[in-house]
Amino acid sequence: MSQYSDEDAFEAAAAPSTRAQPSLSQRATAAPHVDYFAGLNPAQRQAVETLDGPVLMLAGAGTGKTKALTCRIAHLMATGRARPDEILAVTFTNKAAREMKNRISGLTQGASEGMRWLGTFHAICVKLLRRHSELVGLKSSFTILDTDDQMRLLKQLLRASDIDEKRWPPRMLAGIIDGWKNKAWTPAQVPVAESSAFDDKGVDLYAAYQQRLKDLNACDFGDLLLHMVTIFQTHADVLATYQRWFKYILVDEYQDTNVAQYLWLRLLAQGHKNICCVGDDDQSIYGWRGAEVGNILRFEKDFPGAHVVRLEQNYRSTGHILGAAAGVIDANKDRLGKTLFTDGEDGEKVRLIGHWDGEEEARWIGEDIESMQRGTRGLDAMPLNSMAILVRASHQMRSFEDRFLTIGLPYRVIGGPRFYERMEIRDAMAYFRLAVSQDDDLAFERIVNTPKRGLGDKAVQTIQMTARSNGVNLIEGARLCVNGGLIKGRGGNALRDLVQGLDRWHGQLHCRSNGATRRELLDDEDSVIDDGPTVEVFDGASNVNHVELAEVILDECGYTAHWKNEKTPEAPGRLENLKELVKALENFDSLQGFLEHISLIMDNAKDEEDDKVTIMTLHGAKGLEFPSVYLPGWEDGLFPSQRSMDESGLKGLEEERRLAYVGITRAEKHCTISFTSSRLVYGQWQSQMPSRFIDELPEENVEVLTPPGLHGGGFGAAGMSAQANPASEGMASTLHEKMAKADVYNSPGWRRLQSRSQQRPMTQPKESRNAVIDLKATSSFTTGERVFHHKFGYGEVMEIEGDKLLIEFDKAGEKKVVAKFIVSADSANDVPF
DNA sequence: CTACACCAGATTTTT
DNA sequence: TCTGGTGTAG
Repeated sequence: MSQYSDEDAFEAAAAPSTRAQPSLSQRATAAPHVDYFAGLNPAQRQAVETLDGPVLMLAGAGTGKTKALTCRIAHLMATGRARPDEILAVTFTNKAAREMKNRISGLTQGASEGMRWLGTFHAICVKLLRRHSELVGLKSSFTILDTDDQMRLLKQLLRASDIDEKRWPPRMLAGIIDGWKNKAWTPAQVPVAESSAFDDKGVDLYAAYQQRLKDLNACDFGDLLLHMVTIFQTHADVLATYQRWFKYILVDEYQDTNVAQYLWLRLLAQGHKNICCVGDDDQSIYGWRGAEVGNILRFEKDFPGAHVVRLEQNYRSTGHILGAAAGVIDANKDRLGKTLFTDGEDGEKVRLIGHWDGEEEARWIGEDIESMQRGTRGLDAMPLNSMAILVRASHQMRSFEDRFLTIGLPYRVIGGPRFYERMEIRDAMAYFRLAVSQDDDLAFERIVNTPKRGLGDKAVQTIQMTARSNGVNLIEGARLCVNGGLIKGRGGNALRDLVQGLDRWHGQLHCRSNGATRRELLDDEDSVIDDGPTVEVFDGASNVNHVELAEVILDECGYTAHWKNEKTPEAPGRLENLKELVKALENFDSLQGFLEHISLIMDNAKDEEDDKVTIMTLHGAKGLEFPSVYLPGWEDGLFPSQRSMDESGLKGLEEERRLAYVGITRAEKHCTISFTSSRLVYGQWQSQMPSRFIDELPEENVEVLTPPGLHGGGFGAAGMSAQANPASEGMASTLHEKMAKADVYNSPGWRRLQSRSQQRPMTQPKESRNAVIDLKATSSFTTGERVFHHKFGYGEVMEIEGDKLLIEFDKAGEKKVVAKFIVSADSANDVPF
């Protein structure tokens, strides 16, 4: 594709939106200070109005940077500086991109629809790369590998090179290669200093891997950026096109950019230098995956004369919360230094409490959440939606899930495996990929024996050998094997059926497309369609249902049946997911279109409307805010994580500290930090020391709920005092001092705890409080009945106690669970599909 | 080729 | 403790 046609395509694409433009600029001329300026403080306003030249917006937590950013975009459009599609706006997450789009839409009466270049780095790069892929030796129909495929490929390479997989695990190689890609190094560009990586074979393996990807017409996540940077660096004409096209560039979360992203941005901005980067060095928490805080620090060097705007007025948190956060982050060196302030109230102090163990911590938080929800403590009742538990590592979530399940407190876990990363989704997608392109060998490898068809390693190897020696794809190879009698018997029959099925689905798909070639389809999509739900590409023909075809494929290949027959606890959920996948297909007009976008946009945007407590990692919480935030697990080794400190020393510690800062600044009104003295790690009890970050919390902003000497307090403080506390010996002296100084016995918190612990002494069995018998809610289950629980799996009802059921789970053991979380085992299998 | 049993390593964080 | 990978028996 020549540069010329590029421009044509761009002009063509731009045409529709020019129509909308005059009305916008009229509005701007008629009323210079359009409504969206209202409510901006001077700094924000400066950030919005300084349109030309480089701008660095240093925006502290909760200072309204998204507001400034979206207003700036609206302003660009309203003043006619750029059409919506001439603005490049980059975010890190799809969620952020969505939110920005919505907010701009609100400001501009829908003009954001034309913003075709608002998205994540990766999403935008895919779009660009589909256009120019031939410049790096790929067809524009290239597939994007998920980590699973990537790992399988690397394993093959390692096996071929005769490397001990024990000593040199594929994961490690993947990490190294990823790191190089983040630095924008092609195999040839990896510096000599790195040549010892992975037993001296790293670079060679990297080269081999890239070659293999090219053969497969595929690329991984890192390649999306790497390839684009390479293209920009080696094809001045292409770069120039885009430099001209993107009149204004905006970057969110700039502190999280890695070198490749930085180069990409710098190349694009080089011409006009109309680039506005928004970031907060104090919130840089992705150093471990290649983010360079240095990018934000060197901005002014790269773009001399850059306007630097600081947003320091915080609109989110109370004074005490800001004070606590500031105390922690102050311990970091090398900050650009911002001082957040608020006009609001001091509010409630940050609460600090120690517990005996994780179970008690979860119990305490659960009860506190319930009381907040009821509105005790003389405070207004708060919905569960307004509360969040933010943990360092996802395995910490479990104790909360267990506890909340037991007491019937609705919660929602954010994070975990992404939807499209789940096994069943990837399996299904592999079938779809093969229907679209028979050349997708990785997909074939994935599903030859899924569901089980009696085709083991030997059969697969035979197919691979045959394919290779005949220079054909694996499907052809399999066909040859069957016809040539190389694979016989049960497996041979199954393989023949599979190949026939694949042919059939392939044929059905391509006649559905009304004769349109893949090429035409791509061109259409690229120039007209942005992403997601969209216009029909083909007149009339398209809705003859790729959705139906997808269902047919999953049925005919036996995959649906496979999960229906499977009696494991996860099976119903997997069927459910497959149903969701098929439903998601409805939003696209072809399987191709779906596959091209899916790996990038299929995140779990789930039930936000239900009133539930949110449980998520600190990383996942960046950019969010909650009226009430719980920060459990503040113990040295867990938070700050030992691993970060071992691997990255002081830098690692500082990043952990920024994580703590991010955590605290998520809170609007209430923030509760807790730690335990013993914790179960890898099934072993470990005594814990309170996090060093706790010592950095300024005393005046903290209310200590744990009495001195009773580290491991909470409800059972009195009962616990007799027990030896392994951690108290080594507990940081400052913490001791703090606790001694705090007049805890007169604090509202302590009195509250006292009165509550009297109501429910620790000596009682922990379930006592929950054994409230509610006759009205008596469940419809009978003892001995087989039941299913979405987390614990299948089990048998042992006892019924009001709406609580004691269940002996096959896998999870005996648990007491609220009836509403339970379904009968029969109905669990009845998932319609 | 599957099914089961045993052992080792893992537990940050994710586009 | 849990998972995933390898090895062995049927």
